[in-house]
Amino acid sequence: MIISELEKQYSYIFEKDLLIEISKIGILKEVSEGVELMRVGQYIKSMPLLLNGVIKILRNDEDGEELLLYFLEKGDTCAMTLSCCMGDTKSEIRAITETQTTLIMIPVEKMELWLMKYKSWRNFVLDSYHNRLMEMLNAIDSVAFKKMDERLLGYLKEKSKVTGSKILQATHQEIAFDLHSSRVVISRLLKALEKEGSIEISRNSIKLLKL
DNA sequence: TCATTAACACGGG
DNA sequence: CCCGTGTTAATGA
Repeated sequence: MIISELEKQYSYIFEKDLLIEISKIGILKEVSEGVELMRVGQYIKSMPLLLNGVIKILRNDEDGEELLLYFLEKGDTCAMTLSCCMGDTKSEIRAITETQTTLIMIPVEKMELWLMKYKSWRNFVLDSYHNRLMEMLNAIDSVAFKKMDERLLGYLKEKSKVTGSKILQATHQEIAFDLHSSRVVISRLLKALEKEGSIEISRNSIKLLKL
């Protein structure tokens, strides 16, 4: 049953032998919403392949202040795991499931072996690095050059995109944490967006109308 | 000028 | 009552 799920997402990326190896060695895991998969300072001993769901990747500063870096979707893997496993260093980021998530855990030893053995695996890992780097640049641009209202709009769009829903489950406080801002500002900006007709606010949820 | 912090009132579950 | 929300006043960058 692992293999059918696996083929849905990865059959176009990996060669057959690799798919079979993954299905034999990988451990299928169901994780519910809001679970912390990775903490700052933690050593990682296996890497996740996402089959379903969304994972939120956050950066923490010294005081425990947070900032959303990007979301991981199906077909993605965690780039931080890759460098952590190989360099045997600690995680620099925090990962929390945004929705219920299905993933396959692969032991580190295998992923190193496969780098030499399978071309498709090598490409996948390099692609993954590239994608995460691009998303990181977006996050930096956002913080450095954009005002909070633009960032909020981008956040809402991104969240809508990854969850595949126009209705977002979130409190103003949670949004404020993700964007590293305060609830007062988020409340005010959301109110303004509602007034201009872009969204509809209700308790614990936001509905995107036109964007 | 605009964000943050603290404080308070409102109201729905 | 508790919690999310809307607002305001004070302060600072």
